[in-house]
Amino acid sequence: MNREDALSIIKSFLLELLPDLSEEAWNEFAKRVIIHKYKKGEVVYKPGVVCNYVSYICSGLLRSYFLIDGKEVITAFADTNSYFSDYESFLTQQPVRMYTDALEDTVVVDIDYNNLQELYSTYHDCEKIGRLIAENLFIELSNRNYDFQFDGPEKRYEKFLEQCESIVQRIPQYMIASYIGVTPEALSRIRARRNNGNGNVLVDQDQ
Amino acid sequence: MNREDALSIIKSFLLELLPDLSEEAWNEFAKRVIIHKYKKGEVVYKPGVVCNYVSYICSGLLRSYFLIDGKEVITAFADTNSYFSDYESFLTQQPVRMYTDALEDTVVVDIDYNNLQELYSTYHDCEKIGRLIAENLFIELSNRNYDFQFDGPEKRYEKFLEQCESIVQRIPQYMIASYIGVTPEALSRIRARRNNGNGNVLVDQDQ
DNA sequence: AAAAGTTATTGATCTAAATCAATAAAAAAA
DNA sequence: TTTTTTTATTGATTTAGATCAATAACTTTT
Repeated sequence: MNREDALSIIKSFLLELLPDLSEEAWNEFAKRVIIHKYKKGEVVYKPGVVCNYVSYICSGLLRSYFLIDGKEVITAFADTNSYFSDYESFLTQQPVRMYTDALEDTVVVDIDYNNLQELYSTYHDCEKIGRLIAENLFIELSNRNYDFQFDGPEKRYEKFLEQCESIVQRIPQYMIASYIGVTPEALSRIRARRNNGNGNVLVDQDQ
Repeated sequence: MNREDALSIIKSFLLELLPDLSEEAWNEFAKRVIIHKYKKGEVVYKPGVVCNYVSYICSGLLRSYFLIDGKEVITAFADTNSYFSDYESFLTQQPVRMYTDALEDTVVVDIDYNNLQELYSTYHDCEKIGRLIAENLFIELSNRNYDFQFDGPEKRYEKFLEQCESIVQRIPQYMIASYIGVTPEALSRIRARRNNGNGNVLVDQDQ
């Protein structure tokens, strides 16, 4: 993945958000981004540092989690072809509270805080994209909230299977458990129950 | 509360977000807002309708809640001098899923969706305010999320008392319970425990 | 292929909060 | 004031999921 290719992917992403994005705004944006690569397992952010970037993930998979008395509580996966940031830290310029690391070798394209603020102020188009992204993040978070308040663990698991189809096969089950807010044991039981419901697994042994 | 007064309150609010807000953008904004009054108990939004406004609450108190098999689950209070919207519905222009009603007689200043989009496109300053508001809402929601995942009910109650001091005295306790995600019985017990901790309530009866 | 290290399953027990039920206290209406 | 309605407390029971513990199934390394 070279810079050309990465930029072209991001450009189509931005054009989807804002079809009439001006060439000038795009060019200024493109000038300022930098490419960053992480090996599988590498830490991207850890508590104490400020998240200074919004990233577009060109390839790979990131995940964020809280470490609460020795236990990981995963709050987000960020897959290829989506953007990622510890947005709370980025916006407030306060230290992150979560770890973020790479679950696979990952290539991202970053824009840093100062450059982005400059683009926001200079180009109405960039400002608009910033608004649209913040709005989308808000909606996503609202939905996740809703799931946690009103869907039981089973339903959250079902939804995860549907909505994160492309991630399911790439991560161990205990990470899914963490993300949907249950212990690995509980998820295992949910799966056992599911398999009794439909006749997939239990079959007569003899004759 | 007349239009003049209301607008002046909103103007200072917006200037706090964006100190160099242009007079022109402000004037165009001011032209387009409308004032709306609700009696105590009046329904502002109910499931099925689209939320077409972002409101600034000049006086009064609103609250939003889901109705889940006959039970209210409160997700937000919006007090005097803050803005309010069923933002998910507003942004997506899809029907709201929550009820919103007035807990007190309330006066709000509304801007509607189409007018706001127009302002966004025409005035970079408006766009910027829109971004900042979306970002703030995201941060607020992140924090509420964090509280629900990592703070127990006791701590959520403590935080509510601190952070919503001005609301506490104005609403019944069962609404606080609902907002912090427990039953009224559970909150009553939390309070009983608190009162044993410090020696405020239990005193010797005779002599 | 064997060994070591992960990850997943299954069972037994524990626990925080929900639910159910009754009463008490406070507020509003008569 | 008395009555009625709303709100809060307290106790008993239930329950979903956590925790603890052991084993089994996979993976990876050697």
